[in-house]
Amino acid sequence: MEDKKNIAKTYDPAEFEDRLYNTWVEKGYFHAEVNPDKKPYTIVIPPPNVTGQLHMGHALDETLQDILIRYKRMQGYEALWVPGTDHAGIATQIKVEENLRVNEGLTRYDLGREKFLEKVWDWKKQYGDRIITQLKKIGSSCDWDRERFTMDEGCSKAVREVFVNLYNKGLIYQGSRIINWCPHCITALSDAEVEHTEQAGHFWHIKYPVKNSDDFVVIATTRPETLLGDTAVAVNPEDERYKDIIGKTLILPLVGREIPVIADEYVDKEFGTGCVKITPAHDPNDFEVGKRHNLEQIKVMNDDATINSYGGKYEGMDRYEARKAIVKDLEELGLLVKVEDHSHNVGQCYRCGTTVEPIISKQWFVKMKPLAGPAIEAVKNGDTQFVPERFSKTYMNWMEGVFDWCISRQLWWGHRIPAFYCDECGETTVSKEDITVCPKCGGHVHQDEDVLDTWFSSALWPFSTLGWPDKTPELDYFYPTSTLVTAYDIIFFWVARMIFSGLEHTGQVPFKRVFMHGLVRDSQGRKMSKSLGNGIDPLEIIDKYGADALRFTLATGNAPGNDMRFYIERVEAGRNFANKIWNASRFTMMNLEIDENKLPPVDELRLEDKWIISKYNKVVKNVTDNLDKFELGIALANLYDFIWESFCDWYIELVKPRLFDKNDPSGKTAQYVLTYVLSNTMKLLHPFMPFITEEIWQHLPHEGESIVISRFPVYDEALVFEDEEKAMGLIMDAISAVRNRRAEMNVPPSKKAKVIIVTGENDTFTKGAVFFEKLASASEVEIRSDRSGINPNAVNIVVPSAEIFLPLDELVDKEAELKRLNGEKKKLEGEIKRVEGKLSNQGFVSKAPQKVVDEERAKGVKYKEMLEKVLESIRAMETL
RNA sequence: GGGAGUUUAGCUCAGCUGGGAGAGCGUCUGCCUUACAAGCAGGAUGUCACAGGUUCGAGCCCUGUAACUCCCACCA
Repeated sequence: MEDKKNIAKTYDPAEFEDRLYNTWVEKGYFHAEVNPDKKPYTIVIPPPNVTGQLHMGHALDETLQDILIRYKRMQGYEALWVPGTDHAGIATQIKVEENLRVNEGLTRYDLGREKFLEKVWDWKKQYGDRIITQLKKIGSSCDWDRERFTMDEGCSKAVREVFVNLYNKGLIYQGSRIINWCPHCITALSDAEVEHTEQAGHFWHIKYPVKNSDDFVVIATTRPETLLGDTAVAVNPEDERYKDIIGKTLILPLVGREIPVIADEYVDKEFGTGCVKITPAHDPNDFEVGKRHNLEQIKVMNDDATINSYGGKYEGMDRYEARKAIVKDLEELGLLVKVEDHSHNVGQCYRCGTTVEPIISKQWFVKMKPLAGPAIEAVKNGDTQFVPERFSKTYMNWMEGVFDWCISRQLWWGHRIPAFYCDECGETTVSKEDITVCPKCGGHVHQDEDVLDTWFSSALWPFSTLGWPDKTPELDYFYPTSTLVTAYDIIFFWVARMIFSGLEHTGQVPFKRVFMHGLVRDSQGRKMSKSLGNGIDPLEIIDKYGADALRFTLATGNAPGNDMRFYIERVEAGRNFANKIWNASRFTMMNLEIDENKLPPVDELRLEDKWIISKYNKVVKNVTDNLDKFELGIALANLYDFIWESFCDWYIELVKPRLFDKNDPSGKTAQYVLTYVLSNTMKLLHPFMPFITEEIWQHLPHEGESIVISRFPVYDEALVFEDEEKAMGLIMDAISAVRNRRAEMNVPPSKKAKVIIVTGENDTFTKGAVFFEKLASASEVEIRSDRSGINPNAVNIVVPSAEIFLPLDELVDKEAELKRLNGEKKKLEGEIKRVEGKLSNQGFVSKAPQKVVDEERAKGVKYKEMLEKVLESIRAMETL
């Protein structure tokens, strides 16, 4: 927009988006620091996976947080996007690890730890910069200091601090339990990392012979290969069928081990055969049963789910091969009674999809009950609020039923567990500092090979990134943070864990609000994913339509917390909106002779000026209120309507005659009003569409160096003009009605006609007369207070407060006109009947609010007036 | 098995604490009106899933039903 005379006719974001972003960064507008003169506003969002590819979900995160940040900054807050980048490999680790494995065929066992990490660091370096560049394209205003925290420095310190503190309080323990084991990734998984899917399987019914007898019991199982690890068969103590057999000894088929029949409440009499084989080392329920009955735990599988030496002849086989072989052998022995089809839930690794094997294993756990209590309380009493509120139920549900959290992972990418084992005395030492000798016996120690669950360090994100455990000024100022912006699918992994960690380690909630959004789906409602190949690259969208258009799409058209389908048509709508703004601005600038932005004195303002200013002012209120409620979509829709309808379709058109008439001094007033309303509207829109608003604002008369650091408009009671709004409403209705009639009669705009307005609102319509010429194709406008002498054959239009005649005699078909008038009559009569019905209802009149009743009465009066006019026209026409 | 969500125009979705059903896209008609055809003006299209209930009044609140979605859960 360098030259006002030569502004591009079409909006082209490529022209200015990069340039503006670079300027903002250079000027340091995004920088946030401890500033006692201002109030902090801090936002936490999930960092993008450092996989080099920005996906639509993150574009959504980023857009929403950026809208809030920009808004708050314009309100004078010191607004911070929680710094740090690396997330300590946190969410990213998964992708990194997966990628290396898939692309380069690496596993934990192929490379040593050092080599492995080297690879990862290379990889991260390569993609780290790229992701930042990509974020800029969204228009992100975060001051992203990616060097600030890395896995080996700040974050590690916090992680160790937390681990040791929890350990010392007895909230972290090491124990053997059944955990979810991924035989492909060769690591333990937390409950949250397991996805359950319904799968068709079989139910094998197998005979277990009773020792020294011809008797047998039949058990039913879905996993016959675990038979190798059975150490008992259980029945329900109440089950009459099996009363006699309790305490007897069975011979485990194929293995020959003697196992007892035990009684346990856990067994459901109705399910299967009522006899359950108990495999304490390979099933969580069986594990518990085993503990109650002191059963031996026999682990029959290796880490990669092949059968180990306890499996006898099946040793070395994969679990599914072993299953086949075992079933076959049982069949040959006549011990297989039957096979039923059975569908059941199978747990799968959410990373690689491999069926998870429950395995007994020694792992580190966090004791959850003591941590969950305060975390539940914090949400109950509102210290942390979910937006929308319903997500607090999801949170509560999980928190109240939470099990201990398995935090050790047998990966090499992550924070290594700070536990050291003595090679001499076996003592376990947990330490913030690395140690080399055992504090107890002085023997040599080695550190635990395992690393922590990524979410263990993610849980510390809101405060570890601010310098905790040190008492930094940043921590003091920015913590607790204001708002977390994230998708609902991450409540358990991340949100819940940040809340209890924050409370435990800092004594405060990590954030006051959790603003949850939904998932971005493709146009068919499917989750976008790499494997489906239905992902849409935000960068391609930006290249084609601009960042503002994409942001518009992501911020509008859906309610908070609901999923959104991504349609390219919606991006086009956003782009069209930008183009509309562009051209409205172009029009304004082409007609601008002023070089300051100020509101003219009220007494110089015309009717339409007051109308648009009043409308604008109400938009300020609406946008502010809705942004404060996190109703970003409503705020933006309101701006959209105001800009497109009120400002472009009406105000600009209304003001054209004044602007174009060089002899009309009020043209200047219009220029001021155009400038004032447009530039302030750009401020309102800036959080949503930062680039186009800055570009336009810069080229309008303005104060200050950038819209980014300008003040957000404030609602001003003095700028509400109710009377003018009403008056303009009447005029606009009348104009619309004339257009409507003309369209119905197929009168082209080029055919002008005289407009005669009969009204009691003489003053209003006199002011509005000029508008009819331009907007209602009027050749001239006559305003009068009675209809005497008007050709009864003229086209007649009845609107509230006025009756309008168009002397288009030659175009009028008397029959059709009468028909239309009678239709009009019928409609009005219907309305009157409805209103009177309501008003004659005692219940309504006495119980409804006075305001509603009054409104109904006013409507009744209005409709009756209009009916009178219509009747009069009908009479006039009939007497022709 | 538990919990949550959805059901509104042809499509995708809004509809805030109950007071005459909305948007975008699509569609139809007419317009290149000197900011914009990525546009302007006008039109059509809804038993607000179903059945009860509360209320003067229900898309909205209550109860139940149906269909679809998602999350959680250790029934072998």
